[in-house]
Amino acid sequence: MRSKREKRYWLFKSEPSSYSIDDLLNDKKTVWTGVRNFQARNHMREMSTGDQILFYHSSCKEPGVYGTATIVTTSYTDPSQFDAKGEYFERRATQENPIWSAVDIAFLAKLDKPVLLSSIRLNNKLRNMKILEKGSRLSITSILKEDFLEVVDMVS
DNA sequence: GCCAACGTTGGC
DNA sequence: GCCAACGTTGGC
Repeated sequence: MRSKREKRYWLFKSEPSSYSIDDLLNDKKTVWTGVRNFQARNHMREMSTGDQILFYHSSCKEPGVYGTATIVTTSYTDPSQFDAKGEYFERRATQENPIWSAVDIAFLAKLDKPVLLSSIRLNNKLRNMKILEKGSRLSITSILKEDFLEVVDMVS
């Protein structure tokens, strides 16, 4: 069912050593669990099917955008918060009152070459991207459609 | 490995 | 409700 709402655009950070664009390419689809930041969680709750994602690699040798993905579910309760043995366990969460959310994302494309943070920084059109803000740590940020298109266009 | 910046926690 | 202390993030 197509939503009437305008498509939104997001940037997802991931450390490639834990989950990379190649992992997403292999999996085709994955559940984005383990987000433990309220701002990022609230962003997930605003997402809907068809929203577009820039897939960003952080904490690595060459941080930057490596691919694209799309949202394939609306947000739902992140099951990892109930796993007492897991690293994402949340003691305050109950089935009746869960705290954290997850979404499913699907692979769209791997960029022919990454658009590195260093070149994003040099592109004046992208100066408003939150990824450029000093001390920016938010793992999911909202971006403009123009930013999404511009980054993808920088590959060629 | 360093360290600045940030979000969260918990004592008061 | 404040805020210091702490742990984490992430670029360099």
